[in-house]
Amino acid sequence: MATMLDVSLRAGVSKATVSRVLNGTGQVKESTRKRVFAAMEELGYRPNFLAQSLANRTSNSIGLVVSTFAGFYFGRLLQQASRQTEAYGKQLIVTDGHDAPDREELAVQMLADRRCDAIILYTRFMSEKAIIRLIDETPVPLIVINRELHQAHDKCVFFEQQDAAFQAVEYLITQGHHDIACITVPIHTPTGKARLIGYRKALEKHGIPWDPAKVKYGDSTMTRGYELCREFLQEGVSVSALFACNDDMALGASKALYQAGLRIPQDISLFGFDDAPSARWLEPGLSTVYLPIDTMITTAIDQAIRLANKETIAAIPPFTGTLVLRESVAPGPFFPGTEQTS
Amino acid sequence: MATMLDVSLRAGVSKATVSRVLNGTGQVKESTRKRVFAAMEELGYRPNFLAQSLANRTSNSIGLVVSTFAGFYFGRLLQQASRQTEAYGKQLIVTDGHDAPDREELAVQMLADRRCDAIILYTRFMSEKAIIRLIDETPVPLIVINRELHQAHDKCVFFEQQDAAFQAVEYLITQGHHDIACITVPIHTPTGKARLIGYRKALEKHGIPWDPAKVKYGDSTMTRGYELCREFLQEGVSVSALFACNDDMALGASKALYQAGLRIPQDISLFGFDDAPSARWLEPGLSTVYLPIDTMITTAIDQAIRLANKETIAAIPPFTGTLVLRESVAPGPFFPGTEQTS
DNA sequence: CTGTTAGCGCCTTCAT
DNA sequence: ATGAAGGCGCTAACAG
Repeated sequence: MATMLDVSLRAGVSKATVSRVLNGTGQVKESTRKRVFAAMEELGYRPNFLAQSLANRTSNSIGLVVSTFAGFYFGRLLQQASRQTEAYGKQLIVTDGHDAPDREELAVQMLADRRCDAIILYTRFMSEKAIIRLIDETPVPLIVINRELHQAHDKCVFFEQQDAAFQAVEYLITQGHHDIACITVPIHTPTGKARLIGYRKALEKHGIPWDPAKVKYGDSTMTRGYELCREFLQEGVSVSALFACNDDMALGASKALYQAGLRIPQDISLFGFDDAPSARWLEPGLSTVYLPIDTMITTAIDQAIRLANKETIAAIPPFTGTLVLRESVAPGPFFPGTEQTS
Repeated sequence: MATMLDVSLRAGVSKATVSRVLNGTGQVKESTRKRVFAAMEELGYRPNFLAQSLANRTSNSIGLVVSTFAGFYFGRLLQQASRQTEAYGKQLIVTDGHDAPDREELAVQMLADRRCDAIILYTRFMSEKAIIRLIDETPVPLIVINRELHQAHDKCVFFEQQDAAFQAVEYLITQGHHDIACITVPIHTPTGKARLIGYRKALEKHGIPWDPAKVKYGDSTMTRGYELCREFLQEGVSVSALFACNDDMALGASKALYQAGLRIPQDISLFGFDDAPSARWLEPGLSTVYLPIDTMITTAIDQAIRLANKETIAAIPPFTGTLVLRESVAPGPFFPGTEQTS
């Protein structure tokens, strides 16, 4: 590994000059600049990134920690994040938090240790308190995605989970469904809670009583969606629609439904969440809610870059979901026109 | 940011001593060790990772470059990679190559610049020549995954793509299918070529003539799977089974089939590749080939660590796929017992 | 056991 | 326009 000293010797100049041509700082005579470049070329010189960063106190890179790498959702997120940081000419460094709050915190620290210019944190498990503490203690600017931070509104970019779930369920209701089952995503996460509350509020608004027997607590996996749906079936819970709080569980549930001889949507309607890539290719196409993850991460990166540049940032208004209606929902028993005595 | 000097001053010792207690190297009296720890605590000291790495010429981390972040496949890969590096107490740094050969190369360089102890490269696009050159020129050890390297057999861990495809198609044939369509993954990649060759060889072995009209060149996406399947349908290509070279395209194709009024597997059999998480939850369950990506990446990391430790490594035998048989294949027209005049 | 002294490779005033 | 010198924060002999 040729060093800057080697280059300077070979070009017959000082290290300072080499540094100048390397960074385009200061004035350097064209002829010597050429000599330096030639020397670099000949030696196959590559600047030592670590040394540069140490001297500069910045590494021209932004860090991203996701709670896990699994799932299409994070793939989408990462891909877009990569594109956007690239657009800023910065490197993206990704780590995951092993789906555990303490590991998420460690991941942030590690990125901070590497002197990322800014860090974006996608956490599913850390408490707001812990997050705020982390923001305060971490020496590099932090942006939190997928989480509303009441004590740091400008540092977060998040999604109206509750409202989106509300919309989905209300849609089901207006389609004539009153008996709607719900399978949640992990209920100990803010996302899990918010979606369930959305479900509940929609029922409330339309005067449909809350029935605990109609909700089951899932973990986001297809397998669990399948299992919980079977439980509903075995328990004979009477519903005309099922709201699965993510598409993966909806898929699992659909298998259980099929095995029970129930057709979607003729016998039971199904609604998902996330708009997984597969949703539109399933048969029938799965109605779901689209979550603008691409724009969200893009925005998060924009904010992070601003912070890194010590510019001021303004709070970002929450992002909202949009219903994607396909064929997995049919009019229910209370649909106007088909109304029966209830 | 408190530095080591701050700590040493506060503890009334020299930097060297602080360094010793920090790294557990050399002998330090218990009492002073305690003073140092106390000082660190009080100052909230965190060692500067960049400085450490610069002095050590190693960063205790291993780099991973994937061609893209998109898709369940890479999620699986990344998750397992993260776990395994963690088991070694090393940090994992991930970057993507934006699905372009030159970007993949840049990604490797960037990781090398950061002095990763070793790098694992998952490339879909680089030529073998370019890879070999990269291995030679990169100052940090490189392991290539998903690619057979004839000129560096010990530096690669790969999968028998061709044989797996062969098995899948042969299975179809033994089930009585002779007219089998094929939709490839990107044909300019080694993977794309290998799977197609596997298809072709299986036909050959069973004396079934190769029919160019029965193969279409896809891009791995569900959308394209759908489109190409429609083309088959419109062209009236007569087949009793379809071999999609990945599950995503199989899903897209299944939609086209459904829309054409064709039932799987009664009217046409479908075979995928990759064993996507959704494969078993589709209706009918998709027969496909399982690719041991978890073990592969784990092995790759083991190898990388060995290289990082300057241990010797032996070539890893190729990994093989295993057929996962579900319900998307039914006996075809030439199935023994149901055989007709052909 | 602990301090002193050099680096690691690069950047950045400050002179010239 | 260029060089000399010091510093970024840490590690590693080498002396005591």
